[in-house]
Amino acid sequence: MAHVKVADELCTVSLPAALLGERWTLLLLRQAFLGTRRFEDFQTSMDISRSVLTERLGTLVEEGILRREAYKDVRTRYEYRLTEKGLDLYPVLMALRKWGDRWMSPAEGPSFDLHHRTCGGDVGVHVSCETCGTELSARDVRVTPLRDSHP
Amino acid sequence: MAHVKVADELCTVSLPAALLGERWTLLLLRQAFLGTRRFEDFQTSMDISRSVLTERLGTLVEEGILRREAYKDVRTRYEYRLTEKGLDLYPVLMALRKWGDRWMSPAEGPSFDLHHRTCGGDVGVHVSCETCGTELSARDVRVTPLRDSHP
DNA sequence: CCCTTGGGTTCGGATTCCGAACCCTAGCTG
DNA sequence: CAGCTAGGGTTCGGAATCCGAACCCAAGGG
Repeated sequence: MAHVKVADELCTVSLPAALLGERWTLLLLRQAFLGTRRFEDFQTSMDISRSVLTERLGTLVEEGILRREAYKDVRTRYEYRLTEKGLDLYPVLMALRKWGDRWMSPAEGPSFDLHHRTCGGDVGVHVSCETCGTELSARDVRVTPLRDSHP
Repeated sequence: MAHVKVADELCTVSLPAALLGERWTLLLLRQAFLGTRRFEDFQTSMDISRSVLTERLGTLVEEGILRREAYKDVRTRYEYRLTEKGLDLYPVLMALRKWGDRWMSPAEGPSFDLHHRTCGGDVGVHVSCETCGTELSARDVRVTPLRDSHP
């Protein structure tokens, strides 16, 4: 009867969820993975208000997901680039995209394609067992609470 | 110089991102995957306000991610259960968790463990090439825009 | 000198969020 | 049968966010 109850503050799903489950953050990351780096480009490609963009970029930099870096164009400009921590979010975005492709695809299909650069194959995302290699769905996984929550 | 620009409205990342990048939605799904089904249980386990919970559950039902179902306890009650579409979000949540484990883990470690039910192995999430099987990072993937955006 | 460009900041109004209080229905309790 | 409780909500007003538009600033360029 009692369901598994886990501390919001400590769960390693809820912490990132709180960060990514903020308006614009996922879209910002999508743009970043597509190669957008400059304030102006984020702004025009996403149609986000400048003030909110400033704020979101700021929190992503604080969180160490983006890095703000000066570079010389014709004069000093700034870029926002994914850090290692940011790049490591790739599976999340890919999983999201795969789900979107399957369940929310507009009639015309996805708006861009992804392929393995060297062999041209499709990109897949899989949840699998590290030991036996079987592909896993939610039902194949046992959840073991380690600590107790909201005491 | 020009970065890849994609229509927000049509991209299969941004559509789900708009849905999941809404406060509480990811946390709600986490709870759902942990087995929470009842309004009351969602409310107490996440400490969300009842009105917002009503609304979020509503949109997830509208989107076909949850299904509202009557069942008999001692009288008629309702449960919110993941549909197939909802269950298919598992890789997203797992990817999120893996990232959280690596980058935002509290000192005490994650608050619950996941293991393959039959063999006990760890759960992994991998982005890989469907053709050659190589594990892929963002840099190994070529993006090809198919349609043009914001015309 | 004035204009443009990138990268912001400020400001007021419009939305959303949230907590607390309230509602309704069935059983159960006395 | 009066009242209490539990589940599952709805309503409401204040607080926090969001957003668009306007403004700021530095450095080239014409």
